[in-house]
Amino acid sequence: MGRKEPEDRRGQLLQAALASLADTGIENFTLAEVARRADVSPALVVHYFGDREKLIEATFRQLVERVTTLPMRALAGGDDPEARLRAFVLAHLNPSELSSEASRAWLSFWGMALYAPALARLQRVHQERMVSNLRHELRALVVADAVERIAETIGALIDGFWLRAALASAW
Amino acid sequence: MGRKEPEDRRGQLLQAALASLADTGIENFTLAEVARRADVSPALVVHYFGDREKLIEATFRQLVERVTTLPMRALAGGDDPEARLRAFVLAHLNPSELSSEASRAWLSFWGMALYAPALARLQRVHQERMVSNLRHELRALVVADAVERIAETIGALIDGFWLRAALASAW
DNA sequence: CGCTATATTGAACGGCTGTGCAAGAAGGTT
DNA sequence: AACCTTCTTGCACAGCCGTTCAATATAGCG
Repeated sequence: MGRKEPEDRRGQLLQAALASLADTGIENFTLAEVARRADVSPALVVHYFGDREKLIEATFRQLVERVTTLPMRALAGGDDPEARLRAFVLAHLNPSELSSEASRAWLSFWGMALYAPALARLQRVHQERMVSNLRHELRALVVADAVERIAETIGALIDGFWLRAALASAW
Repeated sequence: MGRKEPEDRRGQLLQAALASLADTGIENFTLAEVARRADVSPALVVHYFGDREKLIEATFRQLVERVTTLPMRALAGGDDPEARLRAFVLAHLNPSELSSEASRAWLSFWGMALYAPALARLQRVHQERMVSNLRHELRALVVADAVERIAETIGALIDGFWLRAALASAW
């Protein structure tokens, strides 16, 4: 026993965790399963994450980051507000993300956020940031009164399509 | 032991199951918990439903029925297509349903549908029926080419708001 | 009243889970 | 070489889970 190479164990455990979540669901998300996927003993997972709950939290934190990357990049370029808005929305609907592990794992995320305060906070921040970005772009495009409602509607619409894309992979 | 009164045991078990699902989530959905809520032994739950999986299935079937009732009623009355469409959409967004057990349990439904074929079928039928109803009303309101896209968009929008309403109860 | 079908339970089971602990292996540092 | 820290494991354990089974009580029917 002992260490081998300086691999990024934490990172590859998170990757295994996300994969496990995406293709067996939260109900079969166990330390043993994650460990098996990473070809490692369950005790090691505890060593790195403390306990199951913290592993789940870390997994979802990673998931949020991964999903956020593209839309944020879309928001950076260009000086046309409408183009930026379009790019932002489309980045959320990017098929390669929509059909990936991410969208399927995300369903579990939603399902757990109701019962784990830490996940609820994570989810709320993510959603709030998205709507806030929408608001910002919309201010240059529509009358002030409409900004809030439109931002929230677009937000809901994005989540709705995201949801349906994830569900469609079950058919 | 033995029977007491001719209560609708199956019905009250389903009610307990839905309540348990809504306020502890799928992860803590156990036969023991459902039995406890109905003040009954776990073995009795098995007696009525066979096994945990079938109980879950029956619970979600009941949930779908419950959620479907109002929108269907809205579709029945009136002869103005636009009014019917509005009523249909609003029925889905009915606050008393949106903030109920139903919406919270529904998150678990979505989360499990990916991994349980029976639930996937249930979900698909439900969604297909909703979009189909939307299409039907839209045919009288917009040009034919637009029907499909609008129906699917409204569908996604409804699910999006439904989702956000459920999540909001965690804040 | 006896018979049968249904309702209901307690007890027992094997299985899997998350976690704790002690110990060993290996790299880094002095 | 000695030491410390980190990585990694096997093992053990208590706890809960879903499910089975035999036993008992009740209701309805003949």
